Amino acid sequence: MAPAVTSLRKERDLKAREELILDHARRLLAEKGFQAWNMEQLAVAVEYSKGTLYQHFSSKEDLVLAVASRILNLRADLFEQAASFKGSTREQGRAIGLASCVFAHRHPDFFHIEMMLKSASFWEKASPERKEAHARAGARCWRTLYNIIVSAIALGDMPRLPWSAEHATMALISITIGSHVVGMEHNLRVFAGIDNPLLSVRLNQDLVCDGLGWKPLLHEHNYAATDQRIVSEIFPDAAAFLIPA
Amino acid sequence: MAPAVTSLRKERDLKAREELILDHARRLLAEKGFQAWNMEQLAVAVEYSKGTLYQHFSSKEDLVLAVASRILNLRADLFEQAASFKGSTREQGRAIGLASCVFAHRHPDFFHIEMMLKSASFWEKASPERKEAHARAGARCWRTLYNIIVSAIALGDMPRLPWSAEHATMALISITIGSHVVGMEHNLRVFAGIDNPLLSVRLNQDLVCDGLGWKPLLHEHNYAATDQRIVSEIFPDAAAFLIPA
Amino acid sequence: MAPAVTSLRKERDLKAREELILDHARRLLAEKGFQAWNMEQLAVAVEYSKGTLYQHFSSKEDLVLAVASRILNLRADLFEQAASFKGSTREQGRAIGLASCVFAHRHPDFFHIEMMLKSASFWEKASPERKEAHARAGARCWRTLYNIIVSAIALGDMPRLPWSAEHATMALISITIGSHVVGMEHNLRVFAGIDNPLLSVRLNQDLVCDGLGWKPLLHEHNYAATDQRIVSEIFPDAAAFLIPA
Amino acid sequence: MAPAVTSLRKERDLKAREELILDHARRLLAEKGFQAWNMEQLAVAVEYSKGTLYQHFSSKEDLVLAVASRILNLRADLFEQAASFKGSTREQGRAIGLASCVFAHRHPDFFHIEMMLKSASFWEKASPERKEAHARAGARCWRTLYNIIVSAIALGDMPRLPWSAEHATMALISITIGSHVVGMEHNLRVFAGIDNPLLSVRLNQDLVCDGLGWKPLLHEHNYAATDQRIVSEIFPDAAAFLIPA
DNA sequence: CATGAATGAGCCTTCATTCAT
DNA sequence: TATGAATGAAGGCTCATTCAT
Repeated sequence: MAPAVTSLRKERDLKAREELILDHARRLLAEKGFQAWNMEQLAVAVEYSKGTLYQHFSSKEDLVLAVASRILNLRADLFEQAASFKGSTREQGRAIGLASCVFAHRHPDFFHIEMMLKSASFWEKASPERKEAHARAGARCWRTLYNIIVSAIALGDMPRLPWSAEHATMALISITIGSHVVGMEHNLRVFAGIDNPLLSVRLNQDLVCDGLGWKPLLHEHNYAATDQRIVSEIFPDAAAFLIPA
Repeated sequence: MAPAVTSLRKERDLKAREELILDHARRLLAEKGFQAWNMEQLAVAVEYSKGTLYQHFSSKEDLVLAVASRILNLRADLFEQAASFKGSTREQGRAIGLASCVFAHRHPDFFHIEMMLKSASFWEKASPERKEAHARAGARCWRTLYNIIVSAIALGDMPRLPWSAEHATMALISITIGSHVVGMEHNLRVFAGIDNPLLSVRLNQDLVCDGLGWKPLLHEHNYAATDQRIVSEIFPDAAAFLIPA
Repeated sequence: MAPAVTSLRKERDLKAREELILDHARRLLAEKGFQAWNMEQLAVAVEYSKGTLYQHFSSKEDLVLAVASRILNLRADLFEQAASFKGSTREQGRAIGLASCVFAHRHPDFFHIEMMLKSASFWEKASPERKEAHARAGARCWRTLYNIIVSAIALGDMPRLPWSAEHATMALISITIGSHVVGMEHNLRVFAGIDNPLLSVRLNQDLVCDGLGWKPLLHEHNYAATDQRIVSEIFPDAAAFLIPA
Repeated sequence: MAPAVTSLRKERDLKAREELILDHARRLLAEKGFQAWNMEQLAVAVEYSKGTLYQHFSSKEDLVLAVASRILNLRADLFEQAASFKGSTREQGRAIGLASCVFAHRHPDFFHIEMMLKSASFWEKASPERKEAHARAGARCWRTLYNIIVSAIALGDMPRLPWSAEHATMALISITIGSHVVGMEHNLRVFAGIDNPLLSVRLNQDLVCDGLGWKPLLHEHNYAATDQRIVSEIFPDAAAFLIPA
């Protein structure tokens, strides 16, 4: 069935072009925010016409939401890879912590884009499909960490706390996001003398895990060795910045 | 000296008007982000002309930065009030945690505005005075918490950690900001079944304080009683949402 | 090659529209100067949108400079046509004198626009290409007259003067421009009883040519007959105002 | 009569302030044209308030016209001083030529301002008194030169020409203005290798005087000596640039 | 009379979006 | 289907002018 083959290729090409557009849009968002670039510039960058852009995305806002969802899915991908790490539940949690660092390193602009999306005006101009896709991508990240914590409690690695597993999940996500956001602070070096924010992120995650009583605690286990394994097995490309000399 | 009196009143009026403008600008920023409102709308809202707005602020970006600085100073005010609480150092830290909740309750839009400021384009159009003022306001918040942690270490309330007092400060600020940002997540109830994000913020802060080994630990002291004292002595107006039934 | 044909037509249409815009802009400049009209009015006049204007010209200043360059090139065209007149060098000089009258008649507003360009602010906002084009157009006019004067000296029609050929060129251009500028004086009729300034221009040019000793002098030759030939051979359309009854 | 004295002083002060305003406005016009400065800047420069400016001039256009008239009167003053020179009529004409150079040197921006005034929009917003004053100032310049030429013809210094004395006046004014305008050309050095345009002005005036047959002709008299006398008797301050080494 | 804060019409320029080719 | 010229609403900012003090 020749036509089917053709249409498959067409679809594949279309998908590839969409990726190309999203890549460049992400770069522009990271560099300039939302308003300091226009569709013309994006069209030139991807070497397609403005009209073609509008065949993929119904508006500039829709496009930005698509960028955000795509990054969020990449984040979920990293989390899921990390969750597959063979080890104790806390080690798996640690793997997700490292995954969040890999992600922050690859997408330092992500939180910026996410905050953009808090503006009501975005959601008014984005297509319903896009909105739903974004919610799904967000849920994937939560679920991956949540499942590990549920296991940890079931296995007795984490004490049955006076609060829910969902809450513990939120605590870890909060320290992670908070650390990354604070790490973006212009004056961080001035305020706190911190040069490598990614290291701080993991330290902070450790504090929360210890606070949750997640066994083995920081001082009960050689997590540096765990980090070595996680990096070599799951994020070999990221060794350079995850394991500083 | 009649003229002096007149000019004093003028100055006071001017200051009051600036506050009025900043208040409305804050509201617009919270509701619509940066681009979905214009100076005309703000002028109508404050019942002054556009030209008058530009006598106070040199550009829209300058105005937004002024809004951010003003809120940041209010945050520092709350932190400093909290730091004056009479009690153990951890209780003082907790007072600052409550202050951050009072602040988040009063200025739920603050983090949104701060993320806006990460765009380079802002800093290009804002006046130098405004930029410096913003840095100063940020420093006030950090310093207040930092001083308490330094005391805690000096008094033996917090163990001499393998990392610096600055780092501990950053950890607490990170969990606080992260919790507030995650608390703004549209789907939080869906993802984690959490209805009152402000309670989670304090729980998360406790986790980090315990992680830091800040005595007395959560289970060693009745912090509910401490909260009662902090609220009644420092934030009596905020009792309703800080001490839920 | 159909596409080539299409693109040729497109290019032609584009060029035609640019001419249209320049024509109307010239009219507005002549009638109102620089500030008493806006791009909206021009857009309405040419029956295109403002956005389209900005696809041709990068700013209002750029547009004005383009108007000036275009007129200056028309002036150079007339000069070059005049220089091709078969006759003595002084007759060729006279032909250029008539050309300047034809030009002044067609573009009475030109000097006004040129003076506008003396303001520094213009050159800051115009594109470099436009600036260079303007300098080139100016050079064409000078060169045409200069070449004739060089010939006149070489042939012995003009004595070797105590000053340079360039200087003689400047003298003739000065009397020409000066006469046209003075001819625009509102009160010329009141001050000097002069009704037809164009006649005065030529008289003044004759004075300078005689002053330069350019043979044959005014009283040595029947220049009225020369004028007849110049007009019929080169500027037949301009007979009406060049050769008054 | 004390009140009279007071009001006299007041009037004098008022006049002085008007001069101050006109001086600064002239400077701004020369430097920036019409639109690139505003009344606020002028007010700051003269150290009076904007409101005070408007007590002297009914609009910005009115002010500009006043500047032009004042300069034109200064020009007429110079011409009248020159006309008082004791010597032949051609020497008096030459004195006026030098006067025009002194003027151009003192007010290099004058022609720019005059061309500005060709725009209809100016005359619509200027007060009638101001318009009339401007016409009177223009007439003074013409009349001064005209009177000399009438004398020249009456005394036989200039042949009874086939055109009127008014016309001869216009020729001299034209070459003068034309030379100054051409002398302002940015590319003059490039086009004609001319570095000192003021010298060219006088050369050009000589060409026209010779063309008019005004005795004694350039080669019949030592005009360099005349220039020395004119400068020392009438424009001693201007020796530096009128008599180059 | 002097001031300068307040006004608001006006303008250049941008840019998301459309649609004829 | 791809293009990119055309559109025109929108918005930031200016500034001449007024008028209450």
